[in-house]
Amino acid sequence: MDPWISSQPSLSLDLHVGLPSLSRHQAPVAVAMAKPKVLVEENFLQPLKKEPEVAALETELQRMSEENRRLAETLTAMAAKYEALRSQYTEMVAGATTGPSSTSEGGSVSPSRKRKTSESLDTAAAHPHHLHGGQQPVGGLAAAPADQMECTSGEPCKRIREECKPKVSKLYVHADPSDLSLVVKDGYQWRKYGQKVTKDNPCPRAYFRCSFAPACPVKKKVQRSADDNTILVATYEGEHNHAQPAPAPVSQAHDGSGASKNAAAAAKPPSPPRYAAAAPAAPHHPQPQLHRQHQQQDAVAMSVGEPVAAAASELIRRNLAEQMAMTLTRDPSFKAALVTALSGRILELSPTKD
DNA sequence: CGCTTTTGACCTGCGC
DNA sequence: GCGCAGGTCAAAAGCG
Repeated sequence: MDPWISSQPSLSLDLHVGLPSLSRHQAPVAVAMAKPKVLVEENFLQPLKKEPEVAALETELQRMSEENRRLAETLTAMAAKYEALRSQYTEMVAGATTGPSSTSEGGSVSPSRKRKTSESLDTAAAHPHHLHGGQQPVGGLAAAPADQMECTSGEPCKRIREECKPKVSKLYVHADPSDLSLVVKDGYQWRKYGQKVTKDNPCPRAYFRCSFAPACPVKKKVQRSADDNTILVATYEGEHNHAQPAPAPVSQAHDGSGASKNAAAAAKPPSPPRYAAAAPAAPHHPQPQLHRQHQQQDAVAMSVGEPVAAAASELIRRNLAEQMAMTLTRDPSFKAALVTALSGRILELSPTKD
């Protein structure tokens, strides 16, 4: 086995689809990603031309390259469609926010909720979901401003409420089954405000609110998977209206939630949680490992222009990468995962217009 | 003392 | 209208 392969911490694929919004930092990587097949076709097979398998390999390689090109075209088309949809959505949101806005002063809060009637406006702002399940449009977040419109009539309000629910994403985290705490370390500070045993799952569900910013509308529900109790399912609702808190020292590397015995127990495993899956619809959710891998891969891409002595092993690496890509692209489950990862990546790369 | 978790009660939405 | 289930509140207790 090539020692280079065994020395790699992961095989993270920092994919780029050639969006026009690539930053200067990312541009060299995109170029490097666009070039490999040419490099392999022109250089790698030169010394092997006399081998009998070369012809077969070459045709296979051409087929791969063709498939690669088609996939790239598909991705480009997807990115274009995504941009079009995104601009449409932005226009819709802008149109909704410029319209007449009804706030909590409108008296739309149910009068039957006696606790609510004694609450101040500050509290209402801190719990915007009580206002017809909407999301507070704070800090440039315009995820669901439309649900605050037309709430005087019952039916349209209900429909809008359903369509404009706060952005929901799920995170699956592998957890020690012996660890009974429902703590998912994601870099933010959470305050637990409730726990409930639900009907479909014997494991209790914990409810968290972001405690870093008082008015942050994000909520989190954490529950063990009914099928596999080693998996914690964290459901995030809304988006943070503040930056991620600075990483805590190692001795306090827990959920950021206070100094309770549960939090202390949650801090026990020093290794970061294994993110089994993450919905791409939550760009504000931290992925520190991912970012580190991107930086590493960028560094690798920058060091491509090495002396000739490294060129041979470089070509072997590229060939291996091509073979891996070919094998992986034949796997339908990988393709599905790739689509998910790419859609998330596209979200990260696309320019933010809000 | 301030902050957090715990936990029973309360509220709301939904299906029948 | 009623009952159920999910979500939230808030007082009490624990912890550093």
